[in-house]
Amino acid sequence: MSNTYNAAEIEKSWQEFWSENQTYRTSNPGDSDFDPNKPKYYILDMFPYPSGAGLHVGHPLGYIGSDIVARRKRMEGYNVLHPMGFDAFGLPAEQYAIQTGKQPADTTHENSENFRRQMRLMGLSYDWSREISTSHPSYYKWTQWIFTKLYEQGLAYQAEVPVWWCEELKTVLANEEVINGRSERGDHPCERRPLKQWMLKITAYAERLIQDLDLVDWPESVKTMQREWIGKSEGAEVVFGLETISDESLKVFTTRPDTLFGATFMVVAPEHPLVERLVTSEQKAEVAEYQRKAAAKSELERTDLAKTKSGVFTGAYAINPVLEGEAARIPIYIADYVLMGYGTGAIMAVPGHDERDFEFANQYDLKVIEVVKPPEGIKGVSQGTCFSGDGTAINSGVLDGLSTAQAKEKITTLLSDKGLGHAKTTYRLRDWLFSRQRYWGEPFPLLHHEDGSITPVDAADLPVTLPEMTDFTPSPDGSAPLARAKDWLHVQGPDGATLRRETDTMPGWAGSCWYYLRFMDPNNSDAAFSKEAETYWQQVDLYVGGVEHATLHLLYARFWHKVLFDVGLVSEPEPFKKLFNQGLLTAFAYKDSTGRLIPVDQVNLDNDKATHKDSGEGLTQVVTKMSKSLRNVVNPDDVIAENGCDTFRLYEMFMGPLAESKPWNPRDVPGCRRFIERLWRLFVDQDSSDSARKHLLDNDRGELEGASLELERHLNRTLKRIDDSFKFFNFNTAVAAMMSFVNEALKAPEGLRKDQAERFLCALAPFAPHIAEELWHRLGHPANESICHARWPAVNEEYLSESQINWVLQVNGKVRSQLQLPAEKTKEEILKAARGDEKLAKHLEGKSVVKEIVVPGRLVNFVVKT
RNA sequence: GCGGCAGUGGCGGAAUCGGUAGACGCGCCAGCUUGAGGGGCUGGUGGUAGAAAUACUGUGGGAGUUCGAGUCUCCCCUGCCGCACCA
Repeated sequence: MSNTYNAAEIEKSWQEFWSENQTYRTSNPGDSDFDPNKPKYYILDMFPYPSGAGLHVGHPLGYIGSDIVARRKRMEGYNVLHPMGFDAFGLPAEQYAIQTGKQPADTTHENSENFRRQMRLMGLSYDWSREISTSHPSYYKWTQWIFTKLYEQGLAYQAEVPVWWCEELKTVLANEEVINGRSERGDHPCERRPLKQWMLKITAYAERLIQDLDLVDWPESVKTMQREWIGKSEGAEVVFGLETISDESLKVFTTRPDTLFGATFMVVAPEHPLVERLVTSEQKAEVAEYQRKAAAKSELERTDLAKTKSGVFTGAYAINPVLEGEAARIPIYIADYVLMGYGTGAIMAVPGHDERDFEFANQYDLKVIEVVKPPEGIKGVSQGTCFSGDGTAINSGVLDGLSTAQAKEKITTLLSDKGLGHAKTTYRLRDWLFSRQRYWGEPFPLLHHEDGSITPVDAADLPVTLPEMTDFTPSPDGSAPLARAKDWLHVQGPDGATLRRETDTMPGWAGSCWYYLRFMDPNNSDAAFSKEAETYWQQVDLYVGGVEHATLHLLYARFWHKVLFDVGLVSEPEPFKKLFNQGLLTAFAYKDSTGRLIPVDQVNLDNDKATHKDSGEGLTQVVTKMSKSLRNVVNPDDVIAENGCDTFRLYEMFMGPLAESKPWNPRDVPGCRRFIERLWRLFVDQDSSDSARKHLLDNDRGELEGASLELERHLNRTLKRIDDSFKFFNFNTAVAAMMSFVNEALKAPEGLRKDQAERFLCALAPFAPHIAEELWHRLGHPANESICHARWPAVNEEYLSESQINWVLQVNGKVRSQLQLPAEKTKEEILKAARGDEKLAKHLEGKSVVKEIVVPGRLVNFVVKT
């Protein structure tokens, strides 16, 4: 047995040990080693897309954090489900394959292999027997099966709607995948095109997707993002008559029906179907021109030009249902600030109380009527400004004098009674565009009949396997590549008729909508997951991942889960009980005086001053995202090769709270390495051949006293701080506490007892599992026993307090002196001792003490007057 | 523009309830170790003044509450994230 610390050797041997002994295997109900008395804990990382670049140092931040929790839970006696897999279908995987000239199935396989290798190197305690890949037929068979459930529920439909099209990617994209008119992946421009596509009716779940956020323990920021994305508005639909068309009316949605008396004009979206009938012959040319321009504008232009409103009069008039005579006759405009996709695509414009309408009215010199009087001290229409807040109704007939809330209610009732409107709730959420004209995705399990009807593929015939294609690139015209797979395309129906397969594929998000359920029973070939497994695991207790999925994956998965809940396949209404977002890992970069960023390999960092290697110019340090061009991307493989995995894990946690974004600093890593080495020296004498220091091998050493007693106190405080760090995932404080303990123990090494050493190792084990396991065995634990299943050390409250308390003596809140006294002194004794303190006396001289404040266990403050 | 989060040494960051600001680590400085260049150990290290004791000052800025504020309240500044004509 070598007695020098060799990270590579130790880590390799224990990783092999864990693998051979299946230390992290989780048993399911029905397994021979299943223990029904253990509570369950399901802790899941957002599984990665296996990119060609491999993991960088940012991925493991969350993985290590969740691994620490999983390891602790295991030691606390939970049956812990902690699986990992790969989100392998989708656009990036396909693009990578095209770039490398390979098959996506092959690149995905290679990349997953690399990811798995890297994750093993990090000592992550996954149960690899449960690994899944969304692009494997044994998995997507069930993705297709779940799709047929959605289809049967009427939640999947085909429609020709204006959808986002990305010319660069040659595909359609979902609303959630387009940010400010550009693709979320690759940042390419996108445009609206009317195309026939498969849609999922996520809007049917809008209300529950909002309501059930109350059931989960998620960051408030993510809940807010989802609520805003779903965008619930309560108001009323109001029906306006038309002057020239008697068989039609103009329906609008408004959140402010109380301002109906102030509606002085109407605006409809340029695409509104009624425009054609409304427009008068005089206005026809101008309207057509505006419509053409609006259609040609990209979404980006349309929103960019938000500052100035534009529009055109249709020549037509609507009738305000609550006004009389000429006042009721209000002009109808078309303008692109009204969107066809929201509400009814038409609005009643109340310029006095809506900023946008106010702007439009000013632009085109339209009438403004004040119908809401603002509260005292706030400017309103009479002061020449628009007031959109709540106030008191005026100039509104029967509503006059009512508060905004009362007026809303009254007018809605009145309109309902007359059949001119009703209360209505509108959502911004659109149905989910679910089809892609791409190769690398789940084929839809649907068959088209000659008569145009569609039937889902029989469950028995699933999966519909993705055909192998040598050329799988997207078609230039946007049609599906699968349409070119001639041998695959057609199947014989039972009646001999030829059926055509659906050639669209599902988007990359499909597989991740239910993978957490598959992990519960990953090798089941008869079902997506067994009832028994699902009943046991229920839902994910802790879900760890990046915040970037707030309105994508997390919304989609909740939707699917609710559908499965409704058909009785799952027992919880929500999939993820607690969500935790780890922060982003950034890096240092360096800027010269012109503000240009200098790649780190051109920077000298001597004496803590950054200078340019060539010019010698002084540079300033800034924090940026890791990027290839700045050469500040850190590869975990390198860090582990140089320092070992335990150091790597400790550093990742030591950097700061898990939720926070923080920069990776290569210069800080050795600090954690030194801690590991100090720890090693505390346990192992390099000059001896013993497995561990002699006094640690000897268990029974009598009473706790002297150094041992002091270490016992320090150890319990350390254990307490480690415990506390799990609450907010600020493991940096846990590592700091462990460092502090080791420093202390090294000052009196003979004082450390075996039982103390063991408890410390157990608390360390989730953080630095390899060295903990090694030292555990060096202390004499049998070869087949792992520290991974040792008991998590309890905090003994008795030893939390210090024997001596350092009392701080203040005068008027300023620290003037300190006093060491035993903890058990009474208030009177403390005060007496404090008054007798020489240093303090100097500050009290010639002054009268007005008040004496004693904070138990902390300080004494004398309030004085001169 | 609206909403959310944050601002603490040269750097990453500590600081249950309002109670010693700067734990722990990096860096830096000094000394020791001479297997004398990147190792280890010991000590120091917010700023200003001082040989020192010590004093003053200090958590983005300003006001307030309090015996006492990094922490609570109000206003402002800066940064990051989300939303952005959603009627």
